[in-house]
Amino acid sequence: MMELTRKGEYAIRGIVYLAGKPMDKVYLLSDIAAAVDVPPTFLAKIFQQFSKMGLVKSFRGTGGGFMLGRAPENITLLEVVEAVEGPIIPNRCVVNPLNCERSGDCNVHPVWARVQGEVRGVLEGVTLKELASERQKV
Amino acid sequence: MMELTRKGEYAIRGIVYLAGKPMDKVYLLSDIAAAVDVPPTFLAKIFQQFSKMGLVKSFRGTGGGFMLGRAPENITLLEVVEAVEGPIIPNRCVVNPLNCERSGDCNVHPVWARVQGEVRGVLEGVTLKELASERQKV
DNA sequence: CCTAAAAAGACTTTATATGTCTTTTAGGGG
DNA sequence: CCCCTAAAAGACATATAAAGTCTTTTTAGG
Repeated sequence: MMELTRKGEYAIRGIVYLAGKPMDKVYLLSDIAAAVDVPPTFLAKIFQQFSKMGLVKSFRGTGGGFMLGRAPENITLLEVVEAVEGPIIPNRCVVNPLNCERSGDCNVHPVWARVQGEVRGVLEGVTLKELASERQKV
Repeated sequence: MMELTRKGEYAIRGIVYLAGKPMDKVYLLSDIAAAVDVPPTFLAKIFQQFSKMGLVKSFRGTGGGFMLGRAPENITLLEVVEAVEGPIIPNRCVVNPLNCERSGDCNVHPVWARVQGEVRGVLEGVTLKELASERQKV
């Protein structure tokens, strides 16, 4: 349960790779895909989503490619995950209490809201800079 | 992302309903299913899993049905969810670091471990008794 | 205008979720 | 012992989502 999809996994690998590179250069999608071992066509879709969210900048044509949209220390893991997986929602009823049948007496609702908060909190506290750094205390 | 499946939702509804009833009686699956508005055949599967985990006791034949396996205050939401959804695993690599390619320098790993811990912590802190109670502070 | 590379969208395949149906097993009562 | 009730077990069916591919279009450089 609560498992990150492969898409999410790939997304993290790809953007962390970028975050570990000099920021003012452009990198070919095909090179990134090869480096992090992800199907290039699939990674293309993922980076398109990143691009829409401003997490990366894209350049077409000759000499084109991708670069990080912001400094790695200003991009959180939460943003990366939500960019490709959508918002973190443990339960429908967290979004819209009306989906909660008998929402009036549903004691489970606040629990899911708490779960959501905790998860977002953890992911929000981690930046790409930390993830891309050589090695750090575990 | 991280969404509870309908199975999990149904499971909670079903067992919380049981938890709200006098404990020393037996309840027909068909009645429970009707009360919580879940397809009876599906709820049957769910309760079979509960039964294997000892969360409920089942009785066959005439006068048979289900009752809670333990007192509601001794069953946590975590147990219920994991009984039907399996363990809470934000990422494969949390289970087995060997699945982590380049696990040596993977800084994401500990983050997922932390997420897992937080989620389990929240769910473990909630009992069926609380969930079944008439009304409580939100 | 030719080539490189991303963008966009249709399409395919595979896996998982969501259920249903049928048969078997266990228990109670006449 | 037979019959009825109800859960257990497992095969089966369908729907949805994940995972991945392919083709065409757009943009930029030389």
